[in-house]
Amino acid sequence: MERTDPVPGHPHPADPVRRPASQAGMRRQNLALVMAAVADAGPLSRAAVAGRTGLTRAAVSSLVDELMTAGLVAERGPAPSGRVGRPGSALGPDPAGPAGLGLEVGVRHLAACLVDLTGTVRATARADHAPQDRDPADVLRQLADMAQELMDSHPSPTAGAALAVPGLVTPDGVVAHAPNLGWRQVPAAALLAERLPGVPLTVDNEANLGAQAERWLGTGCADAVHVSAEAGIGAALLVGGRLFRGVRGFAGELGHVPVHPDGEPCACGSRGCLERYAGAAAVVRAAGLREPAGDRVADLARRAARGEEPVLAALERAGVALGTALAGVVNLVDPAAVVLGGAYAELGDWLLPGMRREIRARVAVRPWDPGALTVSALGRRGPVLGAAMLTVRGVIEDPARYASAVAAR
Amino acid sequence: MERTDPVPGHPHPADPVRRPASQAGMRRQNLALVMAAVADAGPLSRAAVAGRTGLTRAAVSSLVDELMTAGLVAERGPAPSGRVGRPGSALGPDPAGPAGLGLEVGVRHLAACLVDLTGTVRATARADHAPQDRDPADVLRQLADMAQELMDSHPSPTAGAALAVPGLVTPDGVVAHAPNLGWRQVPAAALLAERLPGVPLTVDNEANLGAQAERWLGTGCADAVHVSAEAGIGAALLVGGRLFRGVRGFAGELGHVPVHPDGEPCACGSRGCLERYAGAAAVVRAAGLREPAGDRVADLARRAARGEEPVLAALERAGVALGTALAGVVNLVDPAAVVLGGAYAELGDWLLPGMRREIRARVAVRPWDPGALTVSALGRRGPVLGAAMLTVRGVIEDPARYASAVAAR
DNA sequence: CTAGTTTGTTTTCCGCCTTTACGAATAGAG
DNA sequence: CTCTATTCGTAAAGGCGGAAAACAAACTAG
Repeated sequence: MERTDPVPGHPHPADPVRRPASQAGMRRQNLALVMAAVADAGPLSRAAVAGRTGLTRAAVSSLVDELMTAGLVAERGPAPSGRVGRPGSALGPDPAGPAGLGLEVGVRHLAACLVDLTGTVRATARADHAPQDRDPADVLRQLADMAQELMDSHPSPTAGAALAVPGLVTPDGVVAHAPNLGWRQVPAAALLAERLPGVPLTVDNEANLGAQAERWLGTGCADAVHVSAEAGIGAALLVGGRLFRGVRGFAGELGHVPVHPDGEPCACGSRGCLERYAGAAAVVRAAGLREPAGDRVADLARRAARGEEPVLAALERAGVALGTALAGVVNLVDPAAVVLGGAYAELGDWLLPGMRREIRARVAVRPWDPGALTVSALGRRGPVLGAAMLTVRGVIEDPARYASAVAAR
Repeated sequence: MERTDPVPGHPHPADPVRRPASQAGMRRQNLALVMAAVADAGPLSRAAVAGRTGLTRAAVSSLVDELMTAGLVAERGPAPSGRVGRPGSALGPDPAGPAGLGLEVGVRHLAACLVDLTGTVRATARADHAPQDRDPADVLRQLADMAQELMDSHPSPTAGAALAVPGLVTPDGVVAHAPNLGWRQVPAAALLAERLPGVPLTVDNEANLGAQAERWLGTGCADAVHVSAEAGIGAALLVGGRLFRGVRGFAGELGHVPVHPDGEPCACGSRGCLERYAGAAAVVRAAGLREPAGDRVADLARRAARGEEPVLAALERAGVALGTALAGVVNLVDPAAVVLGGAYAELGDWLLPGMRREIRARVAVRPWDPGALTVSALGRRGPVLGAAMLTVRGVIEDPARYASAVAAR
């Protein structure tokens, strides 16, 4: 068997450096180091950056100069430290610097938002829609128009955009299959790029982006399993702060992990898959309800809050099934946190007890902190925010690339 | 939740560079680049190394000089290429360079071996023993004596040693628990280091080392799940060529992944864990046999080869259980290969069919190549070889560290 | 034997970080 | 208020490492 090459566009998680180290690369890396320090550790003087990164003050000065002329870092005037000595001038990510555009095609809505380098949401837009009745190209046209309006109303440049979609996306930005949208083989990246010229565009699964949002704006945990249900059930794996996609990009398919090997048949042809017990459709069915006209999860939450017995029982059962599957996951990847995200976060009150019980019982051989299982702080807004943050983090983690891209124009 | 720091001694799989890039680091990295090219791509001229790595010929010359004076690379005389032009002189890892020492405490044997920089096994030693009846310190003394003899009979220096143990090992080299040896809290690293002065020592789980041996000497696959059963059932996860250990180093605990949530009670307090269906002890019991005096797995293989019906049925059942658990793993981490290693490799003929069937049925939503499930080529020798290769690869992947360690003496 | 080609080394140059030194700006002591 | 100690940012010199270009060496082809 040959050495497995990473999927293009989806860099391998533990990509070893296989190219020569040059001074250019050294500079690039140190620019990133300084940029990350300034962005992550709040306002910092040059001397503080030097202390934190291990670089000398002289080197930091030079690097900061370059970042300032690139419009990525801004001086916020002198910062009275209270201590003896000349005060340093506080540096921070430039709020007028490049922003990231987040886009989302949801099952019942479109959303867009702009996030600046400081991680602040600067503008949002939202629209309801019913994608099943419309041509995908038409939907994306509308979304592009919303985005254009946002960008027009915002002074700073847009460094890039990302689109969150509830479905399987290939590395080249084609939505292979999004059952809840009724999309198949939709070249979303190409269609959007047409109407958003000059803006680098990425398309990814909504769960993946939601998981990264959680890391960047939520708990900040770098090694987590982010469970996102509703359509399929996906588990985005965060390893050392990076998304783990597997060799072909199919990692995290939790929906068809077997929980009752001889149980109910699943649409996939097998039996007893998690989806049959914890998927939104399965829960609705188990609760004896008809498919609601509106939002399935919201409907379940409403009924559960009202105390409807069959709904409570169905959610309990779903929680236990989720817990069983997640026990396997925890045994296998030993994460620091397990987060219930996406729409299912709203059902946390009823799902978590069963999940916690199961995981605790089945991870007995290793220490397991029940507090490691939590509900997403971002919930449904995770994917759009993550999409916007994706380009923001891209700029922060490789400012040289952004600077040279700007210089090329 | 704070950013999770990696366990000391067990580096985080996706460790981002958090320190400044310096010219020293640059040199270090390029030395490693050249060393890896020379070691992995066979005999290569300087010009070929330059072409392969992207460095200039001049830079390669300088780097190779340094590696040669460090005794890591050797010239093998002119290599007539047959093509026009001056022939290059072939470079290879120096066979007289530092060797790696592999050590193993097995359930019924001790083993040691020396592997040189080319990956060739230069010497081996083996002894039977019954660890249950002996003091761990005594066992390790004997092993150290075997190792010393090996090193004395071998001219080249030993760069380091690694010990493979069938149990849970903490990052500081303490065997926390090895049920099959009857060991608990044995400070193996300290005990061995006492008798092997001057040799850097690592201790790790046998399955982890076996999995890496498979990558370095076997299939070469960089993204694999290496299943190793017998005592507990462990799955070593290889991600991008690196071992994935999880946040606290507990990743890969396959034995307690639930396969029949309401099934037979397990020693861990839960129910239906994989170990209850596919562990060697469970198979022996299911086959209606008594615990054999000798090797459990070898006994099963013998009986299965003879066609004993109950044994065949028990193995079939174990294969199905393994397949169910691995289907979950494949769905979750999307590996390029699944390898059945360790002692269980000898049962492959009877386990694989059931495993293959289950995985195929339960990974239906994604493409899955049945050929990706294989039996280890190294089998029981994997752990020792992996242990020896660990230091060899350490030297190849960071030759500067070895060179400076030698210079310090 | 000559022309052409490839290899390995030497030389020059450039970029980047470090070291060292210096002016600037503050707090605290007298 | 002045002086000193301290810290910050910058500037100049130095060292190191790779890139580019040039050159000698060794081989094939005619």
